[in-house]
Amino acid sequence: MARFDPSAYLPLTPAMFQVLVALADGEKHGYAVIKEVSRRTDGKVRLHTGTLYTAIKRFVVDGLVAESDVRPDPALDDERRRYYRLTDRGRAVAMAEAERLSETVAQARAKLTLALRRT
Amino acid sequence: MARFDPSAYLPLTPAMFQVLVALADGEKHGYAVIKEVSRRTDGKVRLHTGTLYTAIKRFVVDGLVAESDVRPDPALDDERRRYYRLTDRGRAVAMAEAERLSETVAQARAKLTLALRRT
DNA sequence: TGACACTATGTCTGTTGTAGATATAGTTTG
DNA sequence: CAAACTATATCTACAACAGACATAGTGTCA
Repeated sequence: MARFDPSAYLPLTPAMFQVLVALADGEKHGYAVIKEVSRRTDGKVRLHTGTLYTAIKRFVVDGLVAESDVRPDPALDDERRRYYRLTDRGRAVAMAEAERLSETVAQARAKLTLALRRT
Repeated sequence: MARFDPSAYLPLTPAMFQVLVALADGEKHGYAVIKEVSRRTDGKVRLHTGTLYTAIKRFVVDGLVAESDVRPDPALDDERRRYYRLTDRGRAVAMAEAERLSETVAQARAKLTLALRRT
């Protein structure tokens, strides 16, 4: 198989990136992703259902996310839920995007700081 | 005057952010912004003219960028150019966005690393 | 000197991603 | 038992952006 190049998938939109990050520490169902992102960003980033379910559908097609058939303990489960997990590809893409953003921030800080020194 | 809150202007779109960052270390004309961003990102980020001139127009209206009437040495100038500089507001917004992105990256790395440790 | 690439600003159109609304329905809690 | 919450999903409208188009001046080099 041709080696998959995560950088070819970049840049991710901010919303897409948040979805992958939400799934990074364990599989979740859609609604849980929305809540996790909202909680983690203090309500600043609110994924809407239209955005979320459309994004997940695309990620599954592209092989970055896979639907899981493992159901948790029925006592904690909800039949309506559909669980998703990050694939190796999805993880690689998320990491590459994090690095890319990190570089952008470093450049921005350097330029903004440079200007301050000149004042 | 009511104190301006940069965070109310966030998040910036990636393209908008790049425009402000490009102007951070000194005033430039539009075409120079396009070239600077392309050069700084190794050609990965290419602002198109539609994006750039629309963004600058909005920034001027919103007071984040101002058109400069200072012309450089005629020998280095080109009459067609229109020079723009970052205002204090624009600088504050760019800095706030950099901090916001930095926080996003930190969270992403934490979650992606957490998952690796579990393996 | 004529062609071609590059510089420079700007508008327009089509595509894409996202917000927000709507739909549907099961679950929890007071 | 009503109201709020959970959960998935689709649809429409809008905003940002890519890319094309328009226009024109500048530099290069054969």
